[in-house]
Amino acid sequence: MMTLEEVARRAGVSSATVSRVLNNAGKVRPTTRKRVLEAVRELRYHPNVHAKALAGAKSRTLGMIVSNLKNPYFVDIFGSLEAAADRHGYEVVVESTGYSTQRLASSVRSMLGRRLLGLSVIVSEMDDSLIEELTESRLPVVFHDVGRATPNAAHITVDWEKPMQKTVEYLYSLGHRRMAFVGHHTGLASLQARRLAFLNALDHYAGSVEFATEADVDSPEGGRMATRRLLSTGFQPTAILSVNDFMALGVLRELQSRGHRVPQDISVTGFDNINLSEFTNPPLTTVNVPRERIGRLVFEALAPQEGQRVSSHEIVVHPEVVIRDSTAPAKTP
Amino acid sequence: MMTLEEVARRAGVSSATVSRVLNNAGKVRPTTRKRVLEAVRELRYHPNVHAKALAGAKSRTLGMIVSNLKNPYFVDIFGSLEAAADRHGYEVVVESTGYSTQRLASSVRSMLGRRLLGLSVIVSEMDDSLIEELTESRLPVVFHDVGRATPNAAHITVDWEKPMQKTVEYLYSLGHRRMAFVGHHTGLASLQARRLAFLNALDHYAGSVEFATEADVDSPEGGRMATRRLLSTGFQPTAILSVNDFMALGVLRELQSRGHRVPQDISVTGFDNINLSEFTNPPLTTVNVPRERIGRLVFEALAPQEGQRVSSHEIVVHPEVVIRDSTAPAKTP
DNA sequence: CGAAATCAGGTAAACGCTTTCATCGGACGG
DNA sequence: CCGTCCGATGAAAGCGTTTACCTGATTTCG
Repeated sequence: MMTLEEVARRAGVSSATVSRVLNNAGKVRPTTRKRVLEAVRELRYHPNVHAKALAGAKSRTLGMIVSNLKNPYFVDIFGSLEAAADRHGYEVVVESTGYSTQRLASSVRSMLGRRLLGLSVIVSEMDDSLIEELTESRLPVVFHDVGRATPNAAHITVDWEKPMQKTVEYLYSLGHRRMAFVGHHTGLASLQARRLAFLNALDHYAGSVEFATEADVDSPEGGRMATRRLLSTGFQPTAILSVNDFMALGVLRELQSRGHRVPQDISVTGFDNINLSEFTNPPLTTVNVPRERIGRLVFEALAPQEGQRVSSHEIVVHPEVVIRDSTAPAKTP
Repeated sequence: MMTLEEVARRAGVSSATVSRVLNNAGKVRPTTRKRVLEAVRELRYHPNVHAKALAGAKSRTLGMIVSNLKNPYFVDIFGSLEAAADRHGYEVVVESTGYSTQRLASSVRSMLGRRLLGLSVIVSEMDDSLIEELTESRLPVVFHDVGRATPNAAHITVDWEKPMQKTVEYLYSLGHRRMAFVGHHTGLASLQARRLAFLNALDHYAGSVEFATEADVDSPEGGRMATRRLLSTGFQPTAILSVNDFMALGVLRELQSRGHRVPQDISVTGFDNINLSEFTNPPLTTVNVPRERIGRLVFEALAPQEGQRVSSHEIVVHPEVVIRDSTAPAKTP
C-alpha cells in the first residue's frame, strides 16, 4: 500500500504538501498541485482512513444501528440518511442488531471505538445502562423509536396514539366489533407502547369491541405465525391491525391461504407505509410514517450544517392514515 | 475519550500491559489482569479502532458493496455474510451504489482506504478499470453477479441459462406462446446476460413463440412501469418473466389493477426466491437463488479459516425452479 | 546451590496522517 | 536599493495502538 511519503517523494515535495493538496487546505502553487495529483494517480494512492482519523482530521462518518435490516422501514431510513450524508460528503456505517440486546451493546461499543461524528440508534430494544453509557461518551446521538433525549442526544418519536385511534375509529365506523392486534417481540418498551396505543384506542368503545393480541418475530413469517395462533384460539376477528406493514404481509398471506378474502371477510391494516404496502394484493391500508424525512432529521441532528437552525432535541412525527383496499365494511354475519 | 495510557495509569501498569490483556496476547498475571479490566470498566474505555488499525493489528473487517440495499436479495446476502463474520469475530461494513458506476468507484476507493481484510463486490454495474484497480491493490476480493476471477479475486456466479430455459420450457408446456421479459437497467453486462438467457431459451422454440422485453429501475415501481409500457404496445403476453422477484411485485400489481387475473389470465415468474415471494398473492413462481449460501461462500473466500480447504476461485451456483401459484396453463383465447 | 530458563511487565519504535511552526525567497513600497 | 511582508513549502511533533526487545525477578534442575 502506498503512503503519503511515497507520493511526496515521487512528486518531489514533502508529505505536508501532499496532504495540503489532498485536503485542499493551505496555499499550494498550481504547478505543484498538478505534480502531486499526478503522482497520486500514478501510484494509485488511497489515503489510509485510520491514519487520517488518528491524526485528528474531524470525522466524516456517521453511525447507524438498526434492529432489523430486513425490514424495509429501516432500510428506507438508512437510505435517506445516507443520501443526505452523501450530499455533504459524509459516510455512514450501519449495523443491524436483530433485536438482540446483546448485539446492540456490542454494536454500540464498536461504534464508540470508531470515533464517529455522530451515532443514530434506531432500535426497539435498549436498556437504560446503554443510554447512560452513550450519554457519558458525549458523542452526538439520535434515538428513534426508543431511548430519550439527553444533553447530547436528540429523540425522534412517532406518535402512535393518534393514528391508532383514527384507525380503530375508522374500522369501528365500518362496523367492526372484533379486532385483533399483531405485534412483534421486542425489548418490551416499544412493543408495549404500541399494544397500549391499541388498547387505549379501544377504550373509547368500552366493552362494545372484542379484541385479542398476538406477537411474533418481525417478519412476514412472524405475521403469518401470529395470525395462525390468533385464529386457532377460536377468536374470529373481522379486522386485524398489524404493528407494521412488514408483518402485515404475513397476516394477509395466512388469511388468504385459509380462504378468507381480504377485505370482504376480514380487514387488515399495517403501519409505516413501506413501499411494498402499495404492491400487496389488495393494497394495504396503513399509516404513513415519513422515513425520508426521519432520515433527514437524523442527519441534521448529527451533522448540523452552517447556518441551519439546529432542530429541537425532542421531535415528534405525526403520521397520517392511508386508506387503500385492505379494509372494508365488516361482513355482517 | 479515554486512552490506553490513562487506563494504564489508573491500573498502575504500562500501556503495553493493558494492550496485552485487552488482546489477551502474552502472559500477564491474573491479579494484574483483573486490575486492568477493572480500570477499563471504570473509565468506560473503548479502544480506538483507528489506532489499532494503524498500529498494525490485522484487520477484522470485511467490506461489501451492493447495488441496491432496498432489494431484499442483497440484504439477505449481507445478512448471511454478517452472520458468518460475527460468528468468527469479524465485522462487515456495507455500502450501496444505487446502480451508479460513479458511486461504485467512490465506494471502492473508500473501501480501499479502510485497509480491509477483504472486499466483496455484489453489483451489476462495473467497469473494467475498477477491476484492474482492485486487482492491483492485492486486496482479497469476491465478485458476484459481475466481474471476473483474478489472482486475488474469487468469482461467484449464478447460472442463469439453465433455470431460464427450464422456466420457458415449463411455460411452453402450459401452452404459453406469447411471453415477455421484464428486466432492469444496469451497466449493460449483467442485464444483457439475463435478457440473452431469455432469448436463448426461446430459440428452442424458434418462431413458435412471440416475445417482447422491457426494462426499468430495480424496484416494484420499476416492475409496474415496465409492465405498463409493455402492455401499452398492444402486445398481449400470456406470461411475464421478471428478472427478479422484487420487480415481479410490481408486475403483479400492475396486472391486477388492470383487471388481469394472475395466473388465470397471465402467468408471472420471478427470480431469486426472496422471502417476500412466498407472501405475494398469489405466491410467486420463481427460481431459488441460495443467498444464505452465497453469503457464506463470500465469507469463506475472504477470510479462509484454519484448516478449511479454500474454495475454488470460480464458483457457480445452480439454482432451482420453485413452482408456486402465479403460473398456470395459458388462457385459451 | 548456582546457572540457565522462564515469567511479567516496561521501553520505545513504528504505523500514516494532520498540523503547527519555522524558513526561504521573492515582490513591494518608499 | 533595502527593509518588510507574504506566499509556498519543509521539519517535526503528535494521534492511540501494537510489538519487538529488554530487564529483573522467579523457577527449575543438575
